[in-house]
Amino acid sequence: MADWRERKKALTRQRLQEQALRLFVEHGYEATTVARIAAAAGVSHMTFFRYFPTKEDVVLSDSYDPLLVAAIRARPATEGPVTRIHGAVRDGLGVIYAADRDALLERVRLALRTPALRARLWENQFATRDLLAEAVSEGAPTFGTRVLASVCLAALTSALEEWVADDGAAELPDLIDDAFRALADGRST
Amino acid sequence: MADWRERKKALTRQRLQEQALRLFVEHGYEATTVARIAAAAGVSHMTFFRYFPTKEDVVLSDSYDPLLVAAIRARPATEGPVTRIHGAVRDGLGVIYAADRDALLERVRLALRTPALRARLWENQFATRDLLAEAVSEGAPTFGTRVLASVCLAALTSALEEWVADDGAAELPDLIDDAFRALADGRST
DNA sequence: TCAGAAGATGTTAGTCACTAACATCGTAGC
DNA sequence: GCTACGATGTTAGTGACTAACATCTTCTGA
Repeated sequence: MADWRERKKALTRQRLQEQALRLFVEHGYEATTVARIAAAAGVSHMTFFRYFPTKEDVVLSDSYDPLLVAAIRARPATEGPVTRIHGAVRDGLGVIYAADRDALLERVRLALRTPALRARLWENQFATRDLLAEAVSEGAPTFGTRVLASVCLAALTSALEEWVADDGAAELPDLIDDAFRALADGRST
Repeated sequence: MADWRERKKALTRQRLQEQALRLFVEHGYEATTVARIAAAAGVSHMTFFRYFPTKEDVVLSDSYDPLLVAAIRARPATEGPVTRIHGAVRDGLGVIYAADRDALLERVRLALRTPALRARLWENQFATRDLLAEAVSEGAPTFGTRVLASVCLAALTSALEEWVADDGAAELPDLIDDAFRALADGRST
């Protein structure tokens, strides 16, 4: 049974992530050392780094990217790139949003308010953008497609910022629609 | 004469920056320690940190932001936000480009190819975006304005990436125009 | 069933970015 | 010349992250 190993590893990973999130929210990101997270999860600090390459990854290792790509592929190719990405983002995030609104808000808030995490988040967008560009273009993405993918992610990020700015008072899907509407309306301005 | 002091400080700062850039290009960013940069500039490693708060800042402490804001203000307010930002970016960067093309290419290449620097660059865009949003909107910027400012910066960044991707073969101002054209053409597609 | 392979974890000792406290030393003004 | 000040150096830390090696558990094959 290699399953036993896998399950135990998954549990350790989850425990590390939970304790990290808890301590970050409780004492702040910078004030929480990796050693302390590891201790709270009952492992040594070396084990932490075997599960997460950096302290940042314990917050940012989501895997929404494949979900997004799938959501794009599910949309009719007759739509333009922006519309497709808009729809995919709204639907894809909508699922997570409906299931886990509070957890999502907490994580996004932490990520957007901690400089070190915010920097890494942007860095991640780099990779996400390439995936999006490839997903909306059959074959090799052009410069124009990459620009549009970047631009859509910028709009999405603005929506997320707005969401945490007033502490989740508004509905995220609405903000996403607002952001893409602003993008479309700004066309000839 | 407090001038003497100021001049000496400016020289030290410049020497640190020059040596840092040289060593980064020569041996890579990660492989170059702050201590080594300081030694090359003839100061102790503590002095380095008195001039630059982090190792990243020695590369990224440009001050193009005020220049950009001024360029926006110089444009007629009758233009829409995107057009204004586009023009300002092209003109503002055009000046630096004409004066120092090679140095700019080297710095942008280093910044976009080093993960740590790339992350910080994105983080800087955060601040730039707020300045842009404020500059194009008389008074408090709206959500829509912030979205457009983000989006313009995303387009600009794509142009810079494309520029370094083929090692500066194309002309940066042309790429910027291309990026904004892609933005305008694809916005509602 | 038992010996050893394989994989996960702990321990220890390091490197490097960055900080704080204090000493030093040259210059500036009296 | 004496003193106050500003820039610099020194030293001793902290904390993220790495590498080398020991240990312990689980799985495998005779």
